[in-house]
Amino acid sequence: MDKKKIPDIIIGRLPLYLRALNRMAANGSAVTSSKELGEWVGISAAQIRKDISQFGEFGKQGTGYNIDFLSKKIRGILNIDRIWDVAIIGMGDIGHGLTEYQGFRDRGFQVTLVFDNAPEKIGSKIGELTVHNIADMVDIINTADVKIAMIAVPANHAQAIADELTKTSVKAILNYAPIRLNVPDGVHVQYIDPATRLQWMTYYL
Amino acid sequence: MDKKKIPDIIIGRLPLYLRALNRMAANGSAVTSSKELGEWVGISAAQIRKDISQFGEFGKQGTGYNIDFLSKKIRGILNIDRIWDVAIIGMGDIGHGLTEYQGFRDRGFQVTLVFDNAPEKIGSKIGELTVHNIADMVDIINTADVKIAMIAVPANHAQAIADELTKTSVKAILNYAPIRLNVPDGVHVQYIDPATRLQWMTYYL
DNA sequence: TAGATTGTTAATCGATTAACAATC
DNA sequence: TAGATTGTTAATCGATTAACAATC
Repeated sequence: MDKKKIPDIIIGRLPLYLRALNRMAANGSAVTSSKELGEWVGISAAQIRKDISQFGEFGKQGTGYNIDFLSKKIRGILNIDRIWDVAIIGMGDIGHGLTEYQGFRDRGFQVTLVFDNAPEKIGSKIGELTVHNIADMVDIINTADVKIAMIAVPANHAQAIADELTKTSVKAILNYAPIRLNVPDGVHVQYIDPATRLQWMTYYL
Repeated sequence: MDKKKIPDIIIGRLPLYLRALNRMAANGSAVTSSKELGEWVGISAAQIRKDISQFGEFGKQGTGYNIDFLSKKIRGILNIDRIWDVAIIGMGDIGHGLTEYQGFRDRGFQVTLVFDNAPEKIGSKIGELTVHNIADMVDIINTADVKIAMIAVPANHAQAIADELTKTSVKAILNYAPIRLNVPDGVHVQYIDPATRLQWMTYYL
């Protein structure tokens, strides 16, 4: 029982708090309050305080939260007080864009392995990285002991890739294919599907 | 009162149901049940039935749901029984990838306008599309009467772009910049931030 | 008819909000 | 000290699940 069971939905909000705190720090602020932070992320002050208090007493009555301190605490909680290696499978437009994306670096991630199965892509370079053959994926990922992967292959291949990944060190998958993945317990999956998000909004148009 | 107020969270699940239904149809199925659909999307059968029943009685006791029929109904509810034009602002890696992304076409969307502010990009071609100057964005979008935009500019410019967009016909924004946008009532925003999703999962690693 | 599955109601569960004593 | 804001408890709100009559 070294870790109290925290609701998943609270964990999901921590990255948003962190994002806002980083921005406040960049603006030169040193201290914030649950009220201000709530306005930044669009969440009530009460909920901000309740969420944060799950992990300790990081604020001070009367003054609020020290931004650097809280930021450091949240990074520790989320295990991003380090740099995680990431593998990307599928070098189409999405995979290529993710490989070049500069937004990962200062948020705890670096892409170190990229894969495709197209003969004309295998062996080519994307920035510093060489595109590897998906056929060699399991071995290469295991050797590198990479824990995080992003799937950017067509929907009809995504489950097969996920199945392969479960034979590796990968324990967190960010899936860009518009399909739900079945994975064993202990492997975490998050989904990104822009069309789904757009369809959500068209209801209100 | 022509439209009963449906919880937003239910609306957000409809695109997932639709995605699964399309896939089932592609597999040659004609009929499904709340149980089967639930397994496809990872949601309980009871919830599937409850969600769908908000909009009408689309199933039959004993047999379940006709896939084509339900699919058509959901497309109607979500207003994607048509093709929506989409504008993309920012032609960096993300914007470029989204412009080329083939996954929008058969899900109700087509990218028709793209913008950047870099002189070397303005006037260049991406596929069929010419990159327009962000300075001309308000006029061009209004003339085309585009209702949906995706923001793919750096975080520190995203709010300014959103402010400009609120002067246009755009009423739905999909924001790829890692920052919350303030927009007036009646403008809808959804967020996509892969780093945030990854940070969510590292908690469990 | 017998079996299956819906639509819906009531019960349960969990998350959010309001309120306030503690205290910086 | 007076004002501000936390951490936490209790109240409220909303979402999910269980159960089952209706019926295909």
